[in-house]
Amino acid sequence: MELASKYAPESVEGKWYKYWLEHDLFSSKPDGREPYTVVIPPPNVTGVLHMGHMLNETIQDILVRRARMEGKNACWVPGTDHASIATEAKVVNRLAAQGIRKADLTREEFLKHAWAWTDEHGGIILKQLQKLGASCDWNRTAFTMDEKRSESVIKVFVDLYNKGLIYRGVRMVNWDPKAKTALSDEEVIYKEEHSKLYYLRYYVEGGQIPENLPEGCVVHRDEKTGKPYAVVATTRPETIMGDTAMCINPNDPKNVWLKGSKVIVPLVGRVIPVIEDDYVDIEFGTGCLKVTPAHDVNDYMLGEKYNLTSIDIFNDDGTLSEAAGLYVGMDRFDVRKQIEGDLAEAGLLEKVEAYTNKVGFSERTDVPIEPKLSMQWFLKMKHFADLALPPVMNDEIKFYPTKYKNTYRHWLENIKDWCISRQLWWGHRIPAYYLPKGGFVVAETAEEALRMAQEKTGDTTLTLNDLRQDDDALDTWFSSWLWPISLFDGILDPDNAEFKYYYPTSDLVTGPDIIFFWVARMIMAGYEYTGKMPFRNVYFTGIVRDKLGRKMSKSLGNSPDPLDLIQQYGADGVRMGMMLSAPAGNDILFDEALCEQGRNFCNKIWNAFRLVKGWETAEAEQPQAAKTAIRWFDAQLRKSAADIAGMFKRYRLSEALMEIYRLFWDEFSSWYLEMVKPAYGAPIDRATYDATIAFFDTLLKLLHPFMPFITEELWQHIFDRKDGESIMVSPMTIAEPTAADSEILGAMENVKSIIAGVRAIRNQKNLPLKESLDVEVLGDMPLTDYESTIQKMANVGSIRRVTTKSEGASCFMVGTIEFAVPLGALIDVNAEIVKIEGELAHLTAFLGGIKKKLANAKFVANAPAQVVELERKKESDTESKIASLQEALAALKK
RNA sequence: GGGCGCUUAGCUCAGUUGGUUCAGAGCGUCUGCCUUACAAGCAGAGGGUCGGGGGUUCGACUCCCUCAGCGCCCACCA
Repeated sequence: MELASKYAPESVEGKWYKYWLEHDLFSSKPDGREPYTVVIPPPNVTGVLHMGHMLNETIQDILVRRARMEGKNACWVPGTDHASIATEAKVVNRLAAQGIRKADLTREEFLKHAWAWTDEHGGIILKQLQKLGASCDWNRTAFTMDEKRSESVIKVFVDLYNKGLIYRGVRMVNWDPKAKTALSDEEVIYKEEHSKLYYLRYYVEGGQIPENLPEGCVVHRDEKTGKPYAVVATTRPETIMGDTAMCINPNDPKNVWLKGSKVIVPLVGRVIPVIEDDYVDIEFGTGCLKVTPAHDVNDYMLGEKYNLTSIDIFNDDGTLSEAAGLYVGMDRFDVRKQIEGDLAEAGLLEKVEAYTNKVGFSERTDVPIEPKLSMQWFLKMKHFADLALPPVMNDEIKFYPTKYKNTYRHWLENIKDWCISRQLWWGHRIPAYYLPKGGFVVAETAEEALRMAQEKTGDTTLTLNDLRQDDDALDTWFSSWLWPISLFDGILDPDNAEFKYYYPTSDLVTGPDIIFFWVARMIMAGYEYTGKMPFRNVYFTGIVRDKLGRKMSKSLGNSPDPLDLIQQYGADGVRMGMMLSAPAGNDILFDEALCEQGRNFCNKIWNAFRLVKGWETAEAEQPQAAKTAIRWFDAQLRKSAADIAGMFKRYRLSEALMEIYRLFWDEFSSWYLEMVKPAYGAPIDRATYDATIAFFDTLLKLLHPFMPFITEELWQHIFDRKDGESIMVSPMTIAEPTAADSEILGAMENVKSIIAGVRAIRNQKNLPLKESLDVEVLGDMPLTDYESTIQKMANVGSIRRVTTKSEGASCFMVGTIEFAVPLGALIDVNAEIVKIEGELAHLTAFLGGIKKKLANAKFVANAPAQVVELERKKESDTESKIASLQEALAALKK
């Protein structure tokens, strides 16, 4: 045999991927078949493949390949995302390394650098996907900032503005001082932080306090001067320069004495009013809250309510502004350190306590968010929530697993407007144009804007130069939410044939972490712009963790490089490793050992192929064992295929793979092939050979979606194939199981048990395989067709039906029938007795339970007849087993 | 603080409307084998009473309550 005993993926994978590409097997065009459409969750254009992608893309590829083989017109559209903040940050860093500051560049210059970076790094990740075997239609590769997608975004913006769903206004937003941009609520990640709670003294102006204070007042007085003061607890002493009020709860007895007075902001010296609002928690701290309307969301609300002035003490980069008056130019966290000392020195710091609180961080730059008042663009979300909630709740769009329906509902029911503007250059520029004398127009093009501006102002002398386009870009997700539509040009040209054919798409595979960012918003855009769902099913994958359950991350260094894994175990091995550990919706604990298992499976398949390919055929009569084996495996294949189809319907992909794994390894290799295998060097009859090859062919097809490369390699070799043929596009047609099938399967289960019984005895007694054994059957089990199978598989000589078994026989039971293997002098009577007594004890207890049940009148009366009948069958079966064993025991003890 | 989910063999997980001899799978473990496709293999074996407690029921891994532990999402307590 010239074939190596190990499968060598490296010499196979590249070859077939090239073949698929050359024969254009991934591409899809509308035709009469049922479409099956998947759009890839576009990875960041400058990203590299990580384990999360691996999982995601493997699942998509499995679904797509399976659909294709089921005869659907499968179309998997790849593409990348411009990832506004992430990419801009990378470009800024790269420029910084070259000594270039973004601030010194014009928008156009910066974008030139950004495109250069994109062209340089863009699409690497798509090449990596090819290594994995992804069967995307590469001709359709798109980018969220390519022409079609960009135009779609702008058109949608204008449309929503015209519908009154987009507005511009000053609001408190999440400010990222590093990226110097606003963020949406979803881009803020709250983390617990060990910080401090500072208690600051706010002296009462005038030093006067009311007379006749009621019970329960807590008045603080200076140790030396006796001047009264209030104590405010804060985690952010650096914001006191922005204080414009102090707030107490009107129902707080401790602080009633402060009502109507004014207090002095420490260090700053500003006099601010004491206001009252029951927002303040009496129990927290001292019950006194400093109010900084410019830098806290709640304080902002108080400020609005009581008409307080707002002092913005921060610059965009998080340093203190001129407005602060103190510490100008210093970073906010440096100020916090320094102000603690300064307050203490001035005798204004009462105490400091350790405190744990939640701080919002920017998802992208990981710096603490600064709540900031600024002018931004917003999308009204109530309308979209109303659109997107029902179809998911009533399962028009199905979520797998369903638990995410709850998460989804909760978010939509509490939705807030979406801040869609970003102070970034890399992205889709907001198509709003400001007029020289105030006001603005929103239009798809500058020319259109000019026309509108002239109309609006009545000034026909206005030129393009008089208009100033908004500097901001749109949130990345404002383009991603159109992805399933814009990929088929459904925004710009909603009547085009492709869009009508491929949309709505079939399955979306993505992580639950972007359910709000992306999934929900795509559903919104889908209904708004097409009146239809964007996809029928959403399969949420888990998060990839290491085997200790830790999230994979660069900093922990626990994330293997997918390409290294592929090199080590082969793409098929890695795909299998991923899938074995990936139950839908649960996090997956990735362990390289699973890739090893995948690689081993490849070897198993490979070696089964070597065996079959090594057979010489000859004109010979087909042995009974082979006939039986073929009949049985045929049935087995139909049953497994039906089970697997069911698992696919429910997106139980790892279970489907496991079923194929067992089918191939246990049923096909260990049982079927051993049953039909000719003696060493002997030829095999034609009929058996043909049947075996046909089985192999079907098994490869079942397996192909999971392991595309090895299956193609072997499929091409089991028959002579024509150029251009591929397992990828060969139809998977397996008949439904029949009633006769289950009969055969049942009979074969018994036969397997008999074989296993004989083998177990052989094992216990350490009898060599070469030594043939006899089997005696005590009872009635139809075995005619199976005798030769038993003889072959367990090296059995004669199979005799007897009423009394030989002396010195070891026995076992299959169902209610006893089997005996005469061992003559080799029998160990005591061991045999122990074995039988153990079984008897177990069966007796089992029988006791059944009898108790049947003696229960209520059970017999209430349980369905079927169940009672079954219980009686159990009873009689068990009694018969016990009788046989007792007989056997008596014979041994004689 | 609110919501959701999880807890079944050493590990990772199945167990569909409560009832088939149902307590399962893969991996790992143990025993014996280099048997002429495969030692990255073959044959066989052991292993859990289904997180704790209570309840409903003729019958509970499955339904209800409760406690404990874990995880996730959401939330403006400084």
